[in-house]
Amino acid sequence: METRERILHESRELLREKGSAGFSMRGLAERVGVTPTALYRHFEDRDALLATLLDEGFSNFSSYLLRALSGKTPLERLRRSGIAYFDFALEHPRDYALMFMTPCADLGLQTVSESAKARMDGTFVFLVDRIKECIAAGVCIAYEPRALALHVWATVHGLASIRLNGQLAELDERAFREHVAFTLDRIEASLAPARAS
Amino acid sequence: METRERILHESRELLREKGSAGFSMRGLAERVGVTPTALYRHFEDRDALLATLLDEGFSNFSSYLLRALSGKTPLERLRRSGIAYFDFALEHPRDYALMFMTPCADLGLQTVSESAKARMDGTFVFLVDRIKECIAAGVCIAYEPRALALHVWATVHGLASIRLNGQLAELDERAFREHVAFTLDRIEASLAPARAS
DNA sequence: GTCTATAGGTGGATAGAC
DNA sequence: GTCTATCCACCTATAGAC
Repeated sequence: METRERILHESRELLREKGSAGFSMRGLAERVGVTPTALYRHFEDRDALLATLLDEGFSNFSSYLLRALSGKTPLERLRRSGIAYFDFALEHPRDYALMFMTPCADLGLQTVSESAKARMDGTFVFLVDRIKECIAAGVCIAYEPRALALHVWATVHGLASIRLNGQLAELDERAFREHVAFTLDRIEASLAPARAS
Repeated sequence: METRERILHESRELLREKGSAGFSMRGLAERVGVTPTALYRHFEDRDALLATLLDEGFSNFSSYLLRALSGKTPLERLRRSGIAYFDFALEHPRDYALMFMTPCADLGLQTVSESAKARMDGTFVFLVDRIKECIAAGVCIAYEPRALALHVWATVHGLASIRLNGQLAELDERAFREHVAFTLDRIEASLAPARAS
């Protein structure tokens, strides 16, 4: 693996282990096995390194979401989006935390890359589109798509954050994924049009 | 106000403004208007100060939740719990972030006070009780109360975190509270027993 | 591209005077 | 209880040799 790749890889590990407060160029250099100076040949400064991490995270996240489009019906595509969301959060917990759970101030970051912001919006638009499809197909209440998308996002993000904060340590991965399925069931129930009575 | 109170007050402000990375004893002392040394007369060290902050936060949070018990029916008590949750999150955003959104590692904390952990569990038990009531009254599907409570908590926590991370800045407080009401509606719909068809 | 050496800064915490 | 003075650890970042 190239040094630049190793730096990014170890950055993720370091962030997970020590948290944002414990992330330092010196500590990183030690893990990578070079002197701190060497890092500055690959990244302009600390902010640039973290920005790259964020950027790659969103890029990767997008590819997870796109998988959901192979679903055959709008409702299935919405559900697969939810599953893709948790796939990403569980397989890349450090990136997820960095992208969605860490205020910039906590990273000591002054500015966030514009492209990261744009990708964040893109993610939300993707979800809004899934909701619009469902409304058009009559499998979801006809409420403002953005409000519904926010509700869905909040629900999956809430569960993912609780998990990644270590507050559900008593559940093994299988049990957690079962709860994810339950959550997605509940989300669908919350969106379902009133049934004929 | 006594110095000790002022220290705690300014700690919250400092955490909100600068994030956990920007929280330092020196910066705090400057805000309070004393020298850093003086802080150590009131708190053994940085960890003890943050632990006190956490502890008071949970204590205050409990008092918010208890208001919900004035509801007349199980469903109303559940809904009022949700409202109380957001009341606390919006009125004490720095405490909320500290209690529910910040991994200990990000604070540079080695250990979390046991009483904070216990209060966290207590909070969850409160919610489980609200759910159990609803199940007993037949207004909620008869599923595992803990799983249902986790779902409800994840949903409100998700929305609160997104809000406090500044990602819904385009909504003013009134608009946000409207969305809260919408979210609570959706939660109730997701818990409702299948209606007779 | 990586090193040694170093500048310049911030942080937690304590000793001892008042 | 609060101050001045201070110690020591750790941080980001750069200059210049190899």
